[in-house]
Amino acid sequence: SPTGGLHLGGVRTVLYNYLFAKKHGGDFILRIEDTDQTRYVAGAEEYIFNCLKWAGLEPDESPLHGGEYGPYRQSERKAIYRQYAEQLIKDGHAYYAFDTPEELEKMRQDFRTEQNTSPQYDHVIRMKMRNSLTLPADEVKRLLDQNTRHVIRIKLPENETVSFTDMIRGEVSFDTNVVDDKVLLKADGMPTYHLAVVVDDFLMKITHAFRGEEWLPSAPVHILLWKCLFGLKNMPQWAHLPLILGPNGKLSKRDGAKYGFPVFAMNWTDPKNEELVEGFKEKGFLPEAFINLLALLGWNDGTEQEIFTKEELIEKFSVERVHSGGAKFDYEKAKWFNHEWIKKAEVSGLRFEVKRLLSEKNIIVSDENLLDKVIGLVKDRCTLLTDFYDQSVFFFKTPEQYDLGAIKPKWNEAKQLFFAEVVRNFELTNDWNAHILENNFKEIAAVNQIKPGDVLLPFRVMLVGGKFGPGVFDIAGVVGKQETINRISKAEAAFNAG
RNA sequence: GGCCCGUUCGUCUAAGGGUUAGGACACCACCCUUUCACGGUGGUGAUACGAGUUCGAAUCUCGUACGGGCUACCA
Repeated sequence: SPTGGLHLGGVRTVLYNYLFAKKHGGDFILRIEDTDQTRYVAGAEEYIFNCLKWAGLEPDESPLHGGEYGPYRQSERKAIYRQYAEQLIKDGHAYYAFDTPEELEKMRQDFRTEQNTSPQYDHVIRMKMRNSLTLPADEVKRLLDQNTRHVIRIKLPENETVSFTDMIRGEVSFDTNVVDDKVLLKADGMPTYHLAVVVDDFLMKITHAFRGEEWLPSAPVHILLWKCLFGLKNMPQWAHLPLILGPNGKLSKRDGAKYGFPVFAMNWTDPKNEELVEGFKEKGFLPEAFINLLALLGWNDGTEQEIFTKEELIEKFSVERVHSGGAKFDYEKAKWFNHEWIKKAEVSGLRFEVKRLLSEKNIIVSDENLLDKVIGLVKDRCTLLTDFYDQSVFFFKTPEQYDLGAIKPKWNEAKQLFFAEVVRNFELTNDWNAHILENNFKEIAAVNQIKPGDVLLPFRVMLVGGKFGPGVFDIAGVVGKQETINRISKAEAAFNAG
């Protein structure tokens, strides 16, 4: 539905659908439900498609790249839905309703009681409204001939139990008396989701349908429609997925920014208020991690394995093992998944993204070899891709500021002399590599009767600016002879100052 | 209000009648260590409540409580 960003629940629904389809050799279709023109957002189709592409869940058929069951945009299928709706009326399963919005509102007021706080257009109420069941036939014909605004509603049978087997929750049943006569075709000629989903599923030969649990209450309408239109054969198997919850209840798209973590797959700008909400991609998540964490939110394979590649997920996924209760989204765990995937990633797989992230901060890396070395050294300490900047900026830029608090209290003449000697030694070192530097450094310390531990921290701060990062000699090795010497001199000046 | 779905550590979950109720995230401690991480070891911590069935219940049944969803010419 192109009415907003593609959020966690949406991607997970698609993911489970995708995994199931791929596992059983089926195709998987992206349909666009743009039946409500007032909510339709231009550009959302491309947005959704791009999100799925990023996540590696590209559909086999979609409005954007075709397929044999198109069109896939419901606004382009209006005539089809009208035809099925008329068929239902002919067979006595639906009727025309001419009630205006005001009349409906009045009905809701008039029939409101303490027992029934929101009266529905049901088998009792429909006989008190203006529709083709209550109006004389010639009056109905006259209204239709005059193009009076009307909708088509399903006529729900009385005293029946509709039951079906959900792939996740098993047998679910509903009493038709408590389900209302849902609108199938709106006054503007567009279908509602109820009609569209049934007709599209049939025409597109859908075998298995995955959707959120919020659709469960309207499942009986869809079952009934399918039965009336196509008989009970070939009805898709339904899987109603549990909801993904936020910190205090439902995970809402609106509050996306307030949670302190993304809710959309990719950056989404709400056209209504132009507010940009950051997505998982831009936050620094790897698509592999995103897929992995979503898959495990409500499903597991019964073993203790938690890290799965997409291929493993396809092989091991089973709807029966999907949990039926809602799951609260835990951002800390989500970050853990991403960290695991970054650690697991090949340097070559990270190269492009890291290079892009650095260039956004005006660090242009032309030496791919150097970049690879840096990525290899720091990737274990990055939870999000965006952490690569802080973790590696000092490889490319001389520190501007130092964590003086960690140095100054213990900074003395002995250490100054020590570093002066280190500089002299480094200047004479031709084979510049981490091992040799470390040996030389420790030898000088021994000669000067200084514990290596006492000068390693200052050396680190000289090179990095702070108390973090990979091994100091690895850093010196990568940064190079001249730069290392420069950094020592520059930092000493700062340490001595004040 | 009505209908539907759900309920195991704080969070995600395992255990399809018999386990000291397992794992992961987070948290804490220790080890490793030149920093920060990684890694390793250990720890705190849960079957919502009440009945019933059974030799035996987290597991089956019923009730209660709590949570969520739906109750639009939205999806």
